[in-house]
Amino acid sequence: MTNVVDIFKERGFVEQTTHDTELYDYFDHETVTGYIGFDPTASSLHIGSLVPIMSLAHMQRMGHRPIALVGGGTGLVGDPSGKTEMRQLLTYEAIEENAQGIKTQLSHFLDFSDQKALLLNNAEWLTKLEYIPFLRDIGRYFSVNRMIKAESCKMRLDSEEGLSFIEFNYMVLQAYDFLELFDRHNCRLQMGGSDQWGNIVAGVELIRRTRQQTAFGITFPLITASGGEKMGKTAKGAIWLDPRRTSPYEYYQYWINTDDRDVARFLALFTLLPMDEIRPVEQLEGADLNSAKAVLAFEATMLAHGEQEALKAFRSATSMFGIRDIPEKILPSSTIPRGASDVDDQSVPHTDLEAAALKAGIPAFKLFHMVGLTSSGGAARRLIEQGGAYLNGSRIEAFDQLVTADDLNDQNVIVLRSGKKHFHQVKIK
RNA sequence: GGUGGGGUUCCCGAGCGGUCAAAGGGAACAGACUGUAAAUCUGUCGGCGAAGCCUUCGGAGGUUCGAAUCCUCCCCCCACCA
Repeated sequence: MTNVVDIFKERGFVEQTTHDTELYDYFDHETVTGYIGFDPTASSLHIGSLVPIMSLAHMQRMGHRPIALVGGGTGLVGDPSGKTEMRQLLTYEAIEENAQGIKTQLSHFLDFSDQKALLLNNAEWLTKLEYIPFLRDIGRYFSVNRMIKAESCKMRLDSEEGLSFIEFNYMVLQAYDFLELFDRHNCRLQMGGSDQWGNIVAGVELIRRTRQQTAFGITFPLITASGGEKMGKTAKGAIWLDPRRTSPYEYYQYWINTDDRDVARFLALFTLLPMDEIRPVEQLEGADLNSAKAVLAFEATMLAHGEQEALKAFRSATSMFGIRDIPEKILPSSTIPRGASDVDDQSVPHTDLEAAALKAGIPAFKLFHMVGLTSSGGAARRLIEQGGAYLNGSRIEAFDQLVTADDLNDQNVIVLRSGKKHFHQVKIK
């Protein structure tokens, strides 16, 4: 089984494809160049972009050439697909800056050396377009009747907000991107989220009409967690790939909190572990299933932040939540530490405090707020009053209980905890 | 440009002169139960060392003892008409 289409299918990447059998042949007989567009709407990608990223990684592993296209040009327009409201228009500078951040992150997943993968920015060609020539050369191939019927437009046409003309053009521009990549790099495949179907098909058709050539499209299913709605959303917002926005520790914690029902599916989507090993995970229960979650968290963290950070996150989890012995038989290909392993709390969130401040003593609720474990002093009071606040493992009884230097443990650290899983360390400068 | 309907706390959405820090739902957080899971039940859910006070209902003024609620102007959104 080496055909990428098979890999995609068995790992759950495929929602829809344009030409099933031809696509299969294409991957069988040629080195495929395929692309995915990434919106530069923020300076970092988040977990929501992981499926596209992983698909490119798989392509590359199988010897094909992925193109990550940063939408520096289309970002200036704003894609209405799947959006209930119009996106805020970004400035040119902001988009350029965001594109840089995205590039850095993608390079963790893809090898851009020797043109083995390409990172392009469609601003390169889109911003140079001239209106009248574009309308004559490209616009003539688009039927407004069809565009209006596209699901991506429909939603907005039916909504209160409506659809602005600039957004209506988005599909045409994305189709043009595909054509441009076809011409420049012989790129015949575009992938994207299921909301991109209309845009992708538009490109496939544009290539057929203007170049009499076949191009392909694959869409990914929208990945939802079994419990909640969208993936990657937490109280604090999105889970980012940028370690400055979401630390590797938090990133690891996000994955380890995966719903039982999602573990096998997420292993297939978000790690590179072999499917033969992932399939048995479906049968696991209890402690073994939790071990599988640890592997998922470890592997996912490793992909995004490297092995060192993954190890630190793993060891920190061990030091806070207790030793977890990962059986050899579970996901054996993973490099996660098994058996007795080091404990290291370095990457647990921490705050440095002046020795003097602690000498005087700090009321517990103030400390919780100060350290960011609660969003306000009042919230900290409530937390403590409800019995959800812990100091070095024991429940704090009074909201104004003084935390002092006496509470430092033998490592000169005070461990605060909110609820079951939010730890924070206070250290002395 | 005309007419009508809107903008409420993280989100949806009630409220239409005092009893409103603002119903209800969702999200979120905590407790119990567990496995750093799910489901369920309970509690909490603007800020303040908590008494009371302060800041919030698109923005700015005004009426009133008292305004999310009434008036004026402005901004934004939507629908229909032009």
